[in-house]
Amino acid sequence: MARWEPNARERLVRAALDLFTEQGYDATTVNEIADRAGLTKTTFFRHFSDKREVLFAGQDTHTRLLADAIDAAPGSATPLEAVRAALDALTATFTDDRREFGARLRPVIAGHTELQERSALKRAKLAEAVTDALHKRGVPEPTASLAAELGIRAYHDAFDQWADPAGRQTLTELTRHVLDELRAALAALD
Amino acid sequence: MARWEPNARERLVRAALDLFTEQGYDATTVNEIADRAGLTKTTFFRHFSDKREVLFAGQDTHTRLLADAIDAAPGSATPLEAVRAALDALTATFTDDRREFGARLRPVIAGHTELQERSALKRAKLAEAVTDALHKRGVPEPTASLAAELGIRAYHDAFDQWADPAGRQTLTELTRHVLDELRAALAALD
DNA sequence: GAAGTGATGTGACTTGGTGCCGTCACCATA
DNA sequence: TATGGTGACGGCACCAAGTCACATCACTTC
Repeated sequence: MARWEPNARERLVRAALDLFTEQGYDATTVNEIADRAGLTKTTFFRHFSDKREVLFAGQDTHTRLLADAIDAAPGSATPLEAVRAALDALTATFTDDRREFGARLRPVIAGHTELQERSALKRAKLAEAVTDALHKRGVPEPTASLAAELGIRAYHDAFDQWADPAGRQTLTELTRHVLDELRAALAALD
Repeated sequence: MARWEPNARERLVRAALDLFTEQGYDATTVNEIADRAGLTKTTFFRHFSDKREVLFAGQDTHTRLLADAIDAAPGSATPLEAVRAALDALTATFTDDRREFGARLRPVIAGHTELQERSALKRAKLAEAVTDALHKRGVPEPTASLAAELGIRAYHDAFDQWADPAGRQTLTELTRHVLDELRAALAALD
């Protein structure tokens, strides 16, 4: 018989999101989250660097995914084509169960500045990773970072639509579509 | 005789930046900052919502400045022209004494994730304000937010150069130059 | 001169976050 | 079977950020 139930990390995430939606983010203490997961505060902080991170963990995986995909893009690909390929690789990992998670996550983040800060930085780091990967392909500045920021923005805008339970499109489809729209608008910008 | 010395807020900012550069951000407590400014912790939190904000206060002024300048731009101006005018108005307020402040601020922020988070959100809020102001002029999405983000990025990039004591150009000049470079790179993006 | 206003001080409190140490299951190896 | 190591967790004490209710005192105004 096991001493501990498995999947401590996942249980903590579930407990946190549940409590946040039930009582609000501020009204929920780390002790409560750990309690509901059958763990203690110490263990919580062993899995997540702080209270906010329980909602954002996993973005490091996205960073690697994007960078690897850009590395793997054919040498003939233009910067934006490489970014598009990377977004395809990233968004392909978002299955429908994660969709509900995103839908519940969004309002929590929207209601708390501290969470928006974390989100803003994670987004910037994502763009930074893509930029670096493009640099390795020889793409110069500021082309690399512009392409990267455009791509990450498309991904974020698309994610917001995807998290809305009304739509039925894939995150990949949505992202591609948003990216096309952004490119068109850019071309018409002066 | 006055009971309190004037400029409490400014004294707190100076004390904070001094202590941060002397001992580091983490090693400095809010009590120390308040002590050096001849005040107490409670008073500190009356002026700044949290410890980080002492380094970012004043950005709300920038928000208004940008929005007002965009409102004041001639109706015939294109989105990017309006943004350019707003950046001119904003950067004109950065005199040379603020330059040293920026130079000392940068390394502190660069060394601490929590400060980068605050910075990232402030930047996003700035872009949001410009976007909203463009909307009021009838500029549609995503043109408005693209122009806004491009402008704010130019401002940030230029600020980084400006904070470097080596250069002698005005922040306004630098910002205009960076914005031109970004536009050129965008045009060549695929 | 009395009352109001606004900026500050005092001190107690909650909670996020850290650090050290103990506990117990599991595994490897002899 | 015995022994020792490792990894995941609990317990506890502690610090500092941030909140709150209440007191204080200069300055203003009528």
